[in-house]
Amino acid sequence: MAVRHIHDTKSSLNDEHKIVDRIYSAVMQQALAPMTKLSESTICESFGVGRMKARRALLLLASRGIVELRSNRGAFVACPDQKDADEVFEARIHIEPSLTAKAAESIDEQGLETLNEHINKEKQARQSENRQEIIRLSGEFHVLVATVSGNAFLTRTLRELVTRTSLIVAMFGSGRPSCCRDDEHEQILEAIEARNVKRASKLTREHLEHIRLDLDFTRPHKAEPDLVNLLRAD
Amino acid sequence: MAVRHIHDTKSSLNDEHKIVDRIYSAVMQQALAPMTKLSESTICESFGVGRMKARRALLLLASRGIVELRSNRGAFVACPDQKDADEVFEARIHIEPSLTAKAAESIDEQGLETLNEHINKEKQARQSENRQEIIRLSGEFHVLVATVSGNAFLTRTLRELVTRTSLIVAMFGSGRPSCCRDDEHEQILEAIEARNVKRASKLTREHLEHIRLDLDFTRPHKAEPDLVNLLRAD
DNA sequence: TTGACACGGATTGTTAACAATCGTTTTACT
DNA sequence: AGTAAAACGATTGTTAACAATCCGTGTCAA
Repeated sequence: MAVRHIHDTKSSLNDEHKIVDRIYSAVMQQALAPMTKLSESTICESFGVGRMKARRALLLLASRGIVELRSNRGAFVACPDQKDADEVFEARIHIEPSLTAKAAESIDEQGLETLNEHINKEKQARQSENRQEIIRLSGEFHVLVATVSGNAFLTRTLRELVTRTSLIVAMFGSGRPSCCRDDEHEQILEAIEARNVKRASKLTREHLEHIRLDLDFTRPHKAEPDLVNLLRAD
Repeated sequence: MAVRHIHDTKSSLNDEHKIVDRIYSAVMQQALAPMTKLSESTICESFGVGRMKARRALLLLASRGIVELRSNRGAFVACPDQKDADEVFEARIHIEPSLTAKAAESIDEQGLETLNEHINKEKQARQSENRQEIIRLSGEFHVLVATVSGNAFLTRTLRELVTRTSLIVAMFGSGRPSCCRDDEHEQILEAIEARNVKRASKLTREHLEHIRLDLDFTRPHKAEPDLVNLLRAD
């Protein structure tokens, strides 16, 4: 279970995981907007798989709250409402500060290296104003903190929460440029490097609250789908 | 997304969820031991569904780490190893104390009522020495604390963690009677009722550590594959 | 013009047949 | 007898055809 299927080189499980990962990434970097329809045929053609695997992938995505399956209508990228947003942020504020704290306690040199490299990538992306890359990396930082903790369960959980956060931001983001003032990530990393557990935890909580405060639930939700063919597998 | 399928009275989604829920429950109360094979035909007959739904349910269970799918071999109830156990307990210790703390802060009368009723059920089951019921209720208490918090995401997460804990206990439980000294649940509830956030959180952490300490990773694991094969000598 | 109704195309849901794989048993050979 | 190869049975994986449902369109009548 821990190491799942090392020798499954062409197995169906990996196929489905690839599809799921790809769609996760697309959602995380807001290349797939809420409400976008993901028809079975689209998935089949994009990834060169049969209908069965496409449907299984969509089922997995639905079980993770990334897409919504409607009977006889198909799969759509999920449209979180305010209640969903509250849930996601509450969960993140429950989980992430203590995760960052743990990282500050027990991270090793290699972990620090990984996070530093990531921060550099973020800076680079921000300089070149590559919006999608900025968004993707910004979310991935949080997943990476879980990854370096070495806990696969928490990593998966964070991945789901971060991806759903992307959808929430796509729905309710105020769009103000302040949205991504991500020197906060750098400060968090500094606190981790300084082994300052309290500060790492506190900065993480504040960071999450900043993201939440940038949401605007009063305005009509942006939810209109642009037809997307960005999924083509290679 | 929030309101998911109000009118799906006989939909396939509900069918699969029913199967998944049933197997979750069976695992949680240790009616399904690790390594148990869950063949498609078994599921089909047990639940009166077609092979498709059975396979989809198994896929969902696999994505939650409750069963393991092996290529061309079928689905088996998962056999967590020590690393899995560490992950699960680490995750629980990250999540549950702060959840209980939040409950102590913000639980309402109805929530307290729910928890009190549950504690009574636990007492009753312990008096009548109904082992499966004791185990089931004991795990369910933790899920219930998440439920009364009103956060569906955390509830699902806890449900998964608790179920996997059941598998871990089935694999590595020392079997000593001390295993289920569940006045601890009662104490936690008392702390919640007293709005004693610190104490509720601390008791929860200690409770989880007690469960963990009752594990024994040195002995040969029950349901070890080799053992099983040896047993069928006759 | 507008509304209701019915039809047609497209998409999803289901079933059943087929293919591939694994474990076991049988068989053949030393 | 013992070992190894081959055939069998059972189970899973995949595909394709079929059924059911939904959505848009067109027609007709008020």
